[in-house]
Amino acid sequence: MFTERFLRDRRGVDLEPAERAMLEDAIAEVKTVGPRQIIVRAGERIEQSTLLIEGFMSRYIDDRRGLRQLVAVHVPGDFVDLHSYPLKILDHDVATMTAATVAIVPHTALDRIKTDMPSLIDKLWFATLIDAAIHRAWLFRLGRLDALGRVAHFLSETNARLISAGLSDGRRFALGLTQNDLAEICGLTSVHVNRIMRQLREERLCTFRSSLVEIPDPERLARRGEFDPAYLYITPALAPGEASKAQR
Amino acid sequence: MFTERFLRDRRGVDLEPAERAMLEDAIAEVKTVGPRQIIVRAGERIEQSTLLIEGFMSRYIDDRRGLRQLVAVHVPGDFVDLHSYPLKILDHDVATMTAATVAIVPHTALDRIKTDMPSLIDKLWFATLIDAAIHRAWLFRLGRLDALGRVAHFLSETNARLISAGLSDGRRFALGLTQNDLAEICGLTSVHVNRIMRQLREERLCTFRSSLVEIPDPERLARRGEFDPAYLYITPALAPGEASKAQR
DNA sequence: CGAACGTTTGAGATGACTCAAGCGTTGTGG
DNA sequence: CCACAACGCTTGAGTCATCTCAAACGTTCG
Repeated sequence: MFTERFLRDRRGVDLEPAERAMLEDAIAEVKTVGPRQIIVRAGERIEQSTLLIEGFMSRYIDDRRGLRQLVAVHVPGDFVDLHSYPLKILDHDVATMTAATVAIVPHTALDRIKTDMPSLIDKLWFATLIDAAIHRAWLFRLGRLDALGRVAHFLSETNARLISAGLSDGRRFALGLTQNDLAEICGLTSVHVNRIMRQLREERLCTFRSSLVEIPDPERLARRGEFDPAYLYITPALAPGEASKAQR
Repeated sequence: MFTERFLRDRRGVDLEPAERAMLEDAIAEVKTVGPRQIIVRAGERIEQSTLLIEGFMSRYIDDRRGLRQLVAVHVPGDFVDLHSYPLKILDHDVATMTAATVAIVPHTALDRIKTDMPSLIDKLWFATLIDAAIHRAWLFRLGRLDALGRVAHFLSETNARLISAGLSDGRRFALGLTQNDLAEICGLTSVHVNRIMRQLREERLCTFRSSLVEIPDPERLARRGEFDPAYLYITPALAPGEASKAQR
């Protein structure tokens, strides 16, 4: 069941069994990809989308001097470039961060879903809008948080998303990113991220060693990063940091 | 024709006359709203969306201390909170910046479109994805540009969008924003925006006095802000800054 | 005329950057 | 099995962009 994590635990839009089966049928191929492989390049016309089954992927925009800004990090269960179905041409690259397993869904298969099971298309639209909501949370992070807050916010968000994917117990999860990746996510330099990681460690907010993130007190980390998980549309009981809203 | 500017000059998805008529029929009410009025609050359940006909609107997220980050600025023709149709609850506020004229489209009317004219729903989905593409350009702006670049990028983007709306001649346009608005857009303080505006003026990149933006050389401003309009999906001939890509 | 609001300027503080070097792991070929 | 290359992490010193705080200066409008 390759699609089992897609839209899992999302408020009001869990997939019906028939919808899940339909989506499963839309998969043309499942394959593994090495780390740091580019899957889609900005400006190319594409006719298929990628559902991430295992591993981490990113979407990013490079500037003129080669500096990179990540605009999304994807966890298992994410329909990484579903938005290329209506758009056809993307404004950014799509790549793996770690080794990954992906399912390829041809756009022609999505056309078939559109006629045969419109309720599923509604949920696909919904999924692209959650993606946009995450973009907005990232805008808040970059525009209004200091370096420590940005990293705290990102790790809190990733923790919340991995919990719904069944890949975090709420305090520990595997995250195969480098400090340079974190820098490209948070709009910082890798040198400064290094100093921030030390500070997070010293303040007992979070550790990150050999691809393992440990968060002793997720609530406190969420507060430091002003993280409120509402925008992820996760079933309420499952979202860490939910309580922080009340504590404002 | 209240919808005349919606998706105008967008690559491959201009509305057919029948679609435009259908959308026009979906409008329940057209009204004027004063400046700085909140239209939707984060977390509220909503049953209608707002199409902006005249004026400027914003979407924003406030932090704990009251600092505000704008996540979108809307120009006439934008379907401001179309994403609330699938989402029902938004993660941010929606407000007018200037006095505005808006058309109210009940979600029940969009339900009717879904069954009667699915091709139009496809284009509405597309519209929400352009919105997301703009979010990504803003992420790049906040994460990788310096203060001058951020303002230059924003003004170049706004110029491009107003050209398709028929509200800029490519070098001059009305923009009823304060320097504090620019600060909340660009993740800066209003004091610093003020110094940046002076620098833009001194370098003859741009002036902004009494709500009028003048850009003597749009190409040069776009280059300084690393602005490439591809993400707006505007019909190629109409996009200023398009040539800057070649000049890299 | 005065209040409200937005703009402008100055001085000083600070968070993040740049450049540079050293350190620790991991994987690989001699 | 060792040596070394590659890569990522860590640290230091100095610089710079942006922020903070504070005050003054237009405009606009009632």
